[in-house]
Amino acid sequence: MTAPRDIPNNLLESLKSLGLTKYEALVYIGLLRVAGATATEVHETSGVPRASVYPVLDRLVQKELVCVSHTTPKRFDAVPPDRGVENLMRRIESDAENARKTLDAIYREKGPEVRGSQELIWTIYGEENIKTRLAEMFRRAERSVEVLAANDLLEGGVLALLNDVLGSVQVDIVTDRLPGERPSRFGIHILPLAAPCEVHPTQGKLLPYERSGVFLVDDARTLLWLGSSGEQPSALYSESAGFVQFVRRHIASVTERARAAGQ
Amino acid sequence: MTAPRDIPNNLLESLKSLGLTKYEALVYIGLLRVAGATATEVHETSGVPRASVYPVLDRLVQKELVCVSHTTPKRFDAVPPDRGVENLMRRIESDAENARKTLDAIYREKGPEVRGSQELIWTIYGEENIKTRLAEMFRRAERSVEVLAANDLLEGGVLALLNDVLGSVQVDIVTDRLPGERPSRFGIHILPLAAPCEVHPTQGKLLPYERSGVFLVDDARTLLWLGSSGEQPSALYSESAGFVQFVRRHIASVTERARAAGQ
DNA sequence: TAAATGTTGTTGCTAATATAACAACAAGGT
DNA sequence: ACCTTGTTGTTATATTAGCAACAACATTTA
Repeated sequence: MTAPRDIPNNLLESLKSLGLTKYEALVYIGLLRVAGATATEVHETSGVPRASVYPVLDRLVQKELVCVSHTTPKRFDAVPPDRGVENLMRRIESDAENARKTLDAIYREKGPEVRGSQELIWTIYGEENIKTRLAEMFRRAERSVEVLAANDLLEGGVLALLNDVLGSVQVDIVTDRLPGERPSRFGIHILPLAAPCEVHPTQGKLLPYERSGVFLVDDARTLLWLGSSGEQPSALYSESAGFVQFVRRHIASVTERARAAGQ
Repeated sequence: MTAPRDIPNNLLESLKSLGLTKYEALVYIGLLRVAGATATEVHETSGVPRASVYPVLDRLVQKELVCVSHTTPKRFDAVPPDRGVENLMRRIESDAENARKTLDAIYREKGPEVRGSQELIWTIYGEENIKTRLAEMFRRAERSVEVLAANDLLEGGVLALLNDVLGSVQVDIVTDRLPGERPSRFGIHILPLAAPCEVHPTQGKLLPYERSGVFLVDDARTLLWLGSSGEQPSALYSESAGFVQFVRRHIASVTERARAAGQ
């Protein structure tokens, strides 16, 4: 092909992920500029080989991105971008719905209790995925929930998830500060979480507890929220006895030191 | 590959249009069934060659569809389908937003008056696209709007579009019946539109005006809504003098005959 | 202990498919 | 006779699919 000229590369990528090929994208973009072009004109403004332009235009008409005139030679015009993108998304969303349904049927075939479990440590990527797992942990809590988390994490939606915890479950939250109302049924402990780096006192820096948190349910299941500022957060989840033991010690030690330093 | 077994074919297609390859889809589906599988187990349940399973799993982790355990050997688990599909859609929607923005900038570069025009007859596919065009016609009407349409079309959203017509514009609607309130500013004419097929009286059948309509704005721009029941509707749009002339005669003749038959 | 076996994770190569690009030509209009 | 449109093939190129071989490590067996 000649030169795709001044077309931002990510635009082509975006259109590809909406189901267009490179040619389809180029032709559509070209048609946005000229309006009512013949196939040859489309070929000229898009840089797509003339012979390839015909099948591409057919597909674009099929996808409801361009309309055709009833003349000879045929003339083509692009559907306005917002409408065009919407037309593409409609198909994709129907596919998504179909996939969701079918996958869910497969997912439910196996009993819901077979999942997760075992003596493993899982890593979960993505904030939404972590919250999903947390929500499930809270929902299935039977005796106790312990939370050790920076305020920003709680405010960022985690606190809301705790509403699903059964009333009969003992909930303890350790955090650095907590504006807004405090749900009375929770045991709240405000403590300075940022701890001086004692073991390796590089520059006397503080190790802040930002975007991080530790969650322990029924002394049996635990989740470590590992957030590095700016980046995509990840988390460790485990039901392993050893790992749970480690987390219990961590919560105890942080709480104790924080309490000592705070008083 | 061995046998993709009992996987509905459209599921693979749907997942592909969400940005997965065949292998990625198969592995994800396989993981929904087993939970906490090793790479080899994934290979067995998905039918994907063992050597290919590793890069595929990497990509799925990247796409937030599976999570990994910190053991040797590594174990993998699928995120629940609704969450997984949502994760995929998030990326696509951000691409759609990006594309929409960038395309719109390109679209607006050329003056809005260069569009359409000329002595052409355009065919528009898809109900939404037709409505968009209709809306624009109504919005830009300066003197008159004439509508000849079956009731089902008006009720299906077309009537709502007429609210955008300027108050100074004369609006005449001819239709077979019109339940609900009638906007007083419009001239409404209720006439039996279904006409006997006189020219070719095959079996004395009626030619109903279903899902069809004729729209004429300022005696200069016209749109023919061609709806065949069940199928995707299409439309002809034109500013050609000859075509407009034809449509004016059509409206006049249908109205007159209907009026005669009705009285 | 040492060899045999087996599994995991990697690398590199080949085959199949979809997309991109080109050449050639029939039909029709000027 | 010339040019343009629209169509049909055929050839590249890129992506995806599939395979074979191997090093690292663990497990078994002699």
